[in-house]
Amino acid sequence: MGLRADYVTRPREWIASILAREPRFLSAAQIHQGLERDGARVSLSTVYRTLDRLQAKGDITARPDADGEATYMLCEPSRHHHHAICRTCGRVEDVDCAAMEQFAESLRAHNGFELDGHAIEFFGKCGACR
Amino acid sequence: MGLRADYVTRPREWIASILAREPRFLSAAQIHQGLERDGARVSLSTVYRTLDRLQAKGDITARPDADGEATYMLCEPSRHHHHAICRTCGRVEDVDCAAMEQFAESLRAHNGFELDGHAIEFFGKCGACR
DNA sequence: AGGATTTTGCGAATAGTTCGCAAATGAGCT
DNA sequence: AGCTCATTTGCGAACTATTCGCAAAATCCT
Repeated sequence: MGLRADYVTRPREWIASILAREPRFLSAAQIHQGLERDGARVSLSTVYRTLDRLQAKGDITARPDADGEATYMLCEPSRHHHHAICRTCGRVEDVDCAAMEQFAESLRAHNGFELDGHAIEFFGKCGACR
Repeated sequence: MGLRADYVTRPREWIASILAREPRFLSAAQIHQGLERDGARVSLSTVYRTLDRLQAKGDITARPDADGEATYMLCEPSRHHHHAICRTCGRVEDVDCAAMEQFAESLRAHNGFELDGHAIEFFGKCGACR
């Protein structure tokens, strides 16, 4: 009786290679377009399924973009860190947690990133729910 | 020739009153359910249109939830601040920007909020785009 | 190569959101 | 209050992102 196997397939390799070379969050549709540009015919369903799989494995991070569309990037969520996202090209730089306090200076010094905005959300339990 | 008018209608009052009493992000569907519970019959389309209007006026803030569904809360985005969101009930506490450096302590002291996670995104221009 | 199992592609189904248009409502005037 | 006209509403259809079922194709293993 088989423990579920894990086949290596061309669609999976192709999708992984797209993600590996794009340091930005991409939607399933964008990945699909990238595949077509490379001459790799893969169905959109397979793109979605592969992304789900990669996310379950912890290899990629997903987040809804401003319009609510799901986007994905190669990035291990296990190593806790934050993102600096370029408003122009979408390129993502990882930001170390320890840099939080002097983040603006640190960002410019280490990443050449000119900060002009940020979005922060805190999670936990409010007074009423503790 | 008319400058566009701005009617006060019952649907709009009802929707505003739902938002006014809920300190959490609600989806259009949740607002619609709240209206029905109050015995206010309003179409979902009107809920969406009213939310768009309120957002354009700067009265509410919208953000996609984890599943990409749009959610809305009465909150002026013009006064820059952050949010502490209860993982249990969804209640949102506003967090002043100045509190950033000592945010965890400040949160507990001022809001009784036990911090257990956060999501931060920085926006700006990366080295390549400047 | 052969057989068991997984994965893929396709098209249909689903869910959230938007749109067009006729009917209803609100504002302003008399 | 009644009249007129612009705005708003409700409905259902359209659209988009995402998921699902199932037969056909690919992968793995011996």
